[in-house]
Amino acid sequence: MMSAKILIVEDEPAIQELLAFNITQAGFQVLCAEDADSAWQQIRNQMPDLILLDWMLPGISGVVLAKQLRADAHTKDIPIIMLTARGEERDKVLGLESGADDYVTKPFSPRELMARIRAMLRRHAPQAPGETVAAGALELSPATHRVTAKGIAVELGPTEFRLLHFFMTHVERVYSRAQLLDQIWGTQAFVEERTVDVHIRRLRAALEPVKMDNLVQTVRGSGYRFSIN
Amino acid sequence: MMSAKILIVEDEPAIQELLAFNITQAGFQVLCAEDADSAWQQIRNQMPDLILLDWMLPGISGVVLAKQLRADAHTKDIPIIMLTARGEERDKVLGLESGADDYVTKPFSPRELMARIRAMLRRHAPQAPGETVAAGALELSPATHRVTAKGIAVELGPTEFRLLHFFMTHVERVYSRAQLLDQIWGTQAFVEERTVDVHIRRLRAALEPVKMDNLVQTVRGSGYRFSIN
DNA sequence: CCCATGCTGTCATCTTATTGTCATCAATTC
DNA sequence: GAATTGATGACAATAAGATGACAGCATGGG
Repeated sequence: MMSAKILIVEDEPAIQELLAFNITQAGFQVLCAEDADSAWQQIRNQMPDLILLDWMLPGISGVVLAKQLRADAHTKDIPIIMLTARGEERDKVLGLESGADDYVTKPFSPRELMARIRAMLRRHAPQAPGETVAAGALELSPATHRVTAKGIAVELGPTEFRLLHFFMTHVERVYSRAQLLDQIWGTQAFVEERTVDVHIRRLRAALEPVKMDNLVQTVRGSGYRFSIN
Repeated sequence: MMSAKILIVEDEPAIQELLAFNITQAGFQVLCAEDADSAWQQIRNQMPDLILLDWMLPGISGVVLAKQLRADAHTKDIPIIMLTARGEERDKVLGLESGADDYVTKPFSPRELMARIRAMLRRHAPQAPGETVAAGALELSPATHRVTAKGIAVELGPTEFRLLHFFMTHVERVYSRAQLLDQIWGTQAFVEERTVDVHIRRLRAALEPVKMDNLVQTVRGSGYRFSIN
């Protein structure tokens, strides 16, 4: 999964650093801002996936910023976690009413904060499972993560599954190894092009028992193609 | 008909007792909580059919709790009756907007309260409290909170029970740990994803004596799947 | 009220499936 | 038949899941 970008809006350097450290540690990308203005700037440039917002900010307060964020069509769907100093009920209510999706009271435990961040992100990014795709007698269902050929189960590793899924949704077209790397492994992966060969072979091997290995075709000098012929 | 479970969320012991007495008297099951946290706990364990919610609560207020309840897929259909101290219209509106289905102002007459509760339950009755579900030789009955395999009782803890129930009602589909956390633990719980593994193991261990542990399948890289194969 | 018991969530550790890379072999191309 | 280009089998590193242990709580009896 592509790591999410998290914007920290916090004026106190010490806390900002603490947050940044923990969040980076957890494998997320971190953006920082000390006030509402720089927050907006960051948002325009980077469009974070989640915002950690300090309740008290110099100038425009966190609550106001949250309201602004909610009012803007571009940002109204970004989940906001409010950081409040006191655990006062009034604050909590206001925080939630102001558009924050969750709040954490300082001092907070890194564990809890990270858990809340993850929960928020997970809820907010409903993965589209995708429809069952078919090619000839081959069927692949992302929802159940199963592949069958003429009703017989086909065993695939994760990478081969993704590879076949891509092929079945992009039939008849030739893809170079580089293109396949981008599509299946993602653009940031640093993997040898030859590795594609190996996975192609593994996919073929998995399709061999049901005599469908010939669907994965080599186009010499160009790459590979999936075809129902 | 199975008597309904009613959760009372009220911090004042005197009122809580009064409510509990009346409601028990009327033949319902009573659950109690003094604040939002213990309310959530009760809900996770017992899933009430109706919630009586005090407007003013220490910590997270009743309004906020109501909103949270509405936001969670598991609880969003549970009818909520809000208890407000003052009869102010503003409060009432807010209470209703916050997701409450009805409100009663304190001091209230037990007669009136019970009438409203019954009306609410009656209106909301068509909600299937959970039919007995079966998968192969496995049977799970939410009503009796029992699980049997080929007639042999299967011992499960509360979490494993909910997990199995979810699986049995969502057969064949793969769920990521994150999705299972949302579905079984609720969206507000902050729990490690690895914890899912442990409960999966416990569920398998419980199903092992009846040789049905293989129904809970691991889909490497994706999550888990329940399947009758 | 206190203790026994059971349930939970978390860790640290162990196991195993999957991955990426090579070296080598086979085929095509010119 | 030399030079490319792809196929394959082996292998070590890695990542992901399974498992056992454990401490904190909650629950329910006594």
